[in-house]
Amino acid sequence: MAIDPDILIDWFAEQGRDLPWRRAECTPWGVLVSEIMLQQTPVARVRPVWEEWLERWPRPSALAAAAQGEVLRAWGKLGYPRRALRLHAAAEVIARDHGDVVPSDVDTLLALPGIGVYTARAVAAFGYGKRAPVVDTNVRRVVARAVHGAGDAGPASNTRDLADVEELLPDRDAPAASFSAALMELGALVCVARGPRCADCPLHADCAWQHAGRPAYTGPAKPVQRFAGTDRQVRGLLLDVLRGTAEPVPKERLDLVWSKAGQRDRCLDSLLVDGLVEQTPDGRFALPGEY
DNA sequence: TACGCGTGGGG
DNA sequence: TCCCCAAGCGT
Repeated sequence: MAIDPDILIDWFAEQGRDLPWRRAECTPWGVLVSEIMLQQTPVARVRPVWEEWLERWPRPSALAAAAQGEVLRAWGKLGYPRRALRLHAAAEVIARDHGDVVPSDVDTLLALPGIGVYTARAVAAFGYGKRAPVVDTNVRRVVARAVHGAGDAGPASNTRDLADVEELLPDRDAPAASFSAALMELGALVCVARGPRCADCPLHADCAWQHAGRPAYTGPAKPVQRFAGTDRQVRGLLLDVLRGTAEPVPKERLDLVWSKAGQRDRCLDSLLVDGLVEQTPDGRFALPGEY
């Protein structure tokens, strides 16, 4: 079953959220920053940080000139701080090799650190108004239901998912970009993972899932992401100490955050390997690029 | 393809 | 409480 672009785009015009990175005056750089921050992180937590970043670093070259440690502090508790480091690295490349202008071409974007299949297409579509299939978790869920009549999307498959959306996408650039934004917004506001609000859905009449009687999802269960007790938690605790101190700290200070010495040391090592932490010549630890 | 990677809010 | 989930990426 297909999706009527006009119905979806009209719904988006009326019901879509007024987010700062969607305003007409937002630059492609602002769009790129938003897309990186929004990877696995909810809009409500991103918005205030995005505002600070765009004020402080309105162009890629401005971010590129900042120290990594400052960037990580400004990232705060958005999570997955490697994203901040990669965005900083991408800004350096954009400033140096692309005249401080975010590329509009999908393949050029894909070559930048931290920019993958989703983000490259999102920047092309939302930053430059181009026609490019944009597939995120929301889009996959909406397509699974409205088009395929399934309760939810199965495991991601780049080739398949992109082909699915390619078929739905309007031909011209501007409507295609609006359609992509609308599809994502529908998944974020109405066709949500738990408790979809079908009564409010503009696609209700033509939804394959509705017509099939809203069958439950039958595919493989999604892997559970545990957190308590994992290295991810310990790394987060270690980084939180370093974000909160102006001066490098001795290892004894870091030892306080987690009782298991083996796991603690493994995590500190991995943070050093990832470039999220640096050791000073006197053996203390700090965020990178400041000492 | 499967896994590791932060953090916090809502049901 | 606990569990699920949130605009993915790199390996």
